[in-house]
Amino acid sequence: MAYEEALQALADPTRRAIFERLRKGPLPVGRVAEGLPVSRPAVSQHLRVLKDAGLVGERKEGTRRVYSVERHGLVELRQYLERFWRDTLGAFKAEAERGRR
Amino acid sequence: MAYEEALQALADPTRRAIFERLRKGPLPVGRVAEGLPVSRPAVSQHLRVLKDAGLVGERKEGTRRVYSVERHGLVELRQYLERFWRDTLGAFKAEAERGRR
DNA sequence: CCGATCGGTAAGCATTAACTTACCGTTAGT
DNA sequence: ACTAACGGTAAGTTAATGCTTACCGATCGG
Repeated sequence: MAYEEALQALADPTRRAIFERLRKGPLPVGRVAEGLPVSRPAVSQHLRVLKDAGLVGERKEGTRRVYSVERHGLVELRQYLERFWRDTLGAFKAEAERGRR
Repeated sequence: MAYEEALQALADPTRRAIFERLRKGPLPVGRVAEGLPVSRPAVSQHLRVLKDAGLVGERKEGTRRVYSVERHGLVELRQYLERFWRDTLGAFKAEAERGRR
């Protein structure tokens, strides 16, 4: 049931920007924060949220922490949407039925 | 580029509850609000947000307004996630490459 | 060791956003 | 026409949250 957290995490623009920066591959915090319009501590806080949502993972590497996209949270989100999608398809069929008679 | 709005819309629990109530088929506002822990005006406001995000549609039917799931917003969201998913797959392959040497 | 880099955490502030009550316009039924 | 049902909108309050600065622990290089 973590898709809720994932949704909430990705709702914020800055957090999305951070997440998308990790799309091409792992980065240490400093590099993530580089071009962003917010301070580095802010980035740290956002990374925390993304991590709690299962969207990113962290590994220590000397003095730096390297963050990378974690597929786990993404899977749950996709599944949720997929499930929803199927349900609405069913509902639309029922609608069409009702429309026909 | 409306997937941002869709994400933000679905981030709120109450709004999700509303959205999911429409999953099985169209409902007038009153019916949507029925079992929810918030007032009817609150529901109206949430429906507005969902509508702006392209997630629900509205049709007037006498004195009542019937809301239903709009696939449009859902499509954009799915596409966004799908795109992201593919990109990270690429990144993970690159990672594996790097790991191998 | 010692200074420097890296980055997480705390405290506080300001903005956003979810809710409430009160109100008003519109349609339907009698 | 009058009343009731439905539901959107306005205004105000409160709680959440994104941000900043200040601080501190940990690791690496000289």
